Amino acid sequence: MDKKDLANLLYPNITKTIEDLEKMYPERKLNDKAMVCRFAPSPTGRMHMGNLYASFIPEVIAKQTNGVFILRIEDTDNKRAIENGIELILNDLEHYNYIINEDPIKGGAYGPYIQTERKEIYHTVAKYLVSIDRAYPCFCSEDDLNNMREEQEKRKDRIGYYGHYAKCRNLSYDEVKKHLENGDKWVLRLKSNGDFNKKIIFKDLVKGTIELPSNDIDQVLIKSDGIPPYAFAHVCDDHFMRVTIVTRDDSYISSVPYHLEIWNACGFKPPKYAHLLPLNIKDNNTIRKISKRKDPTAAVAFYHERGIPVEAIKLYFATIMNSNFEGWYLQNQDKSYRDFEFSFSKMSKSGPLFDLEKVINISKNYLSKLKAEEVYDNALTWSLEYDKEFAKILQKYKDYTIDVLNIERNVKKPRKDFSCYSEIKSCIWYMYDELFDQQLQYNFDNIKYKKEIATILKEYLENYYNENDDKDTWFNKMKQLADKLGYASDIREYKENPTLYKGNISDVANVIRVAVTTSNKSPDLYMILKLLGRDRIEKRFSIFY
RNA sequence: GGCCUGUUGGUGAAGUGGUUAACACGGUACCCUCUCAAGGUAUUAUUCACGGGUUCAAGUCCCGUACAGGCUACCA
Repeated sequence: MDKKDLANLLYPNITKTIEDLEKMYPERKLNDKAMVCRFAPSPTGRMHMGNLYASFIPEVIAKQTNGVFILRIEDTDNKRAIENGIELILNDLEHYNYIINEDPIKGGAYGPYIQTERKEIYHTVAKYLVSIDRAYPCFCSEDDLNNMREEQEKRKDRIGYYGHYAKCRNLSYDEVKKHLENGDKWVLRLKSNGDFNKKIIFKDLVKGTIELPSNDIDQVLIKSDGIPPYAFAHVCDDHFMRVTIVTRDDSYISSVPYHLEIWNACGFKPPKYAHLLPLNIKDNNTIRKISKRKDPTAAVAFYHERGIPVEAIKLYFATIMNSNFEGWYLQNQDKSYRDFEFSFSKMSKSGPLFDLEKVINISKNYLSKLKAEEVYDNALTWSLEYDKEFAKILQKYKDYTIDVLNIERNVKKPRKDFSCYSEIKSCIWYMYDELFDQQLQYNFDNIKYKKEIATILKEYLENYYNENDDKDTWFNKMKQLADKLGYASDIREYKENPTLYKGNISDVANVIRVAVTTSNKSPDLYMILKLLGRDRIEKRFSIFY
């Protein structure tokens, strides 16, 4: 029997040939080192840190090799797809400034980029496989397959459609024709020629050399709805998109022999595989893969709301992707993570644990090194979405706010007060009258002589305060004030003879600090006073007279 | 059941046969300081899941056990 007739019987409407596809999607003209990578999520909802990390890796590799980064939507399982799934994914990727060269919206020369729109391609390859006798139609029903499975379990055989269990393997042309005329449902299966007892060896970019039993199962290439399951779609797509490195979840590793058999059957050159360990999360002392449903704190939205800088998240990803990144970055603080040479072989072979504490640490360091203007811009962007009241204030007092954010910033060891944009307000709110007047709860817990508060404030304002003093002068005056009121101006001396004094200069400074900020913790008091100016200081002091 | 993979401190981890097991986060103590944040110094695994073996020498190689994860679908 000529298999070409069978191919035509099964796919009468497919007129293109595999050669046509090769011409339509030619090899990319890139230099040898350039890698074509892709992120291929299912449109099942918003991203979480796990798939954000999974997309970071191919993006970084593509960019660093001057290659191509593709977003492809794997929606072949229509039961799980949600309506605006593509937009949600694209929005999150764009929010993180991923550089995407080809995607479903933007398009590209190797599209379509949505699997359900690539049916013709899959059918063309499928028809080819039938014509060379590497695929065949199977009319087994669900019941047939269940019975088969039960029998295999009873006999303790391996489960699957293979060997003599593959009943439809050798149906004649006429038998097939009869089934089709009956309107029987069918799937297309691979005609495997593998031997389970033989091993195949392949090299994974992350895990190294792996040895697995060959595939001998006639797996499904095209489902009865005409859409391929993952494996076949992956081969067709990654071949005709000319992907050179397939990054995907580690769980696919045991089906590599099957995938390689398809690649070979099609006559395609397989890509390099990099199987990535999923990001884990710790939950009640158990470690498990991040789950969209169970881990709201892993959702990308959670980090948006908190205003964790996207750069900090990416620095964190870089840190867990290659452990030698962190040391490099410490030495090259002025450079971008893009300048670091990432490699798959440096990736962890056991799943990394998502560590929020570390993210916060990275974020604090990152924010402390940012220019005040940048902090201002980003904080404003964040506030416009999540705190409109604060956004108004930021807009009203732009230059002033930048001055406030600049306190102890452009120095060798800048402050690290906040780890995200949502924390800024709680660090500087008292610098704005609108917010200060709303909430007057003073914390005098550490003040020694509460009766003297008014005295200290009055004395300071009347006899020591001068708006134009520089920092040294200001501090000397603080010392004088302390001396005059019976507090030690030298802390060391106070520690030696605590009984001789009411307290020390820090007690005096703190009275002023609390009066002006309500808190006994603040950045440099001199700068705060300077930025507030005489009128506002007077007003805030006057509450205590 | 079968087949893979992994298991190093409170945490993330480096380590591919050879002196006292990097580094970072976190913790603790002290120092500095007008408070805080930072910073500085010190400290934080006699030991690499467990049991055997190979070797002059093992976290590193081999075997077994335990635990964890994955695959074994017309899910990805």
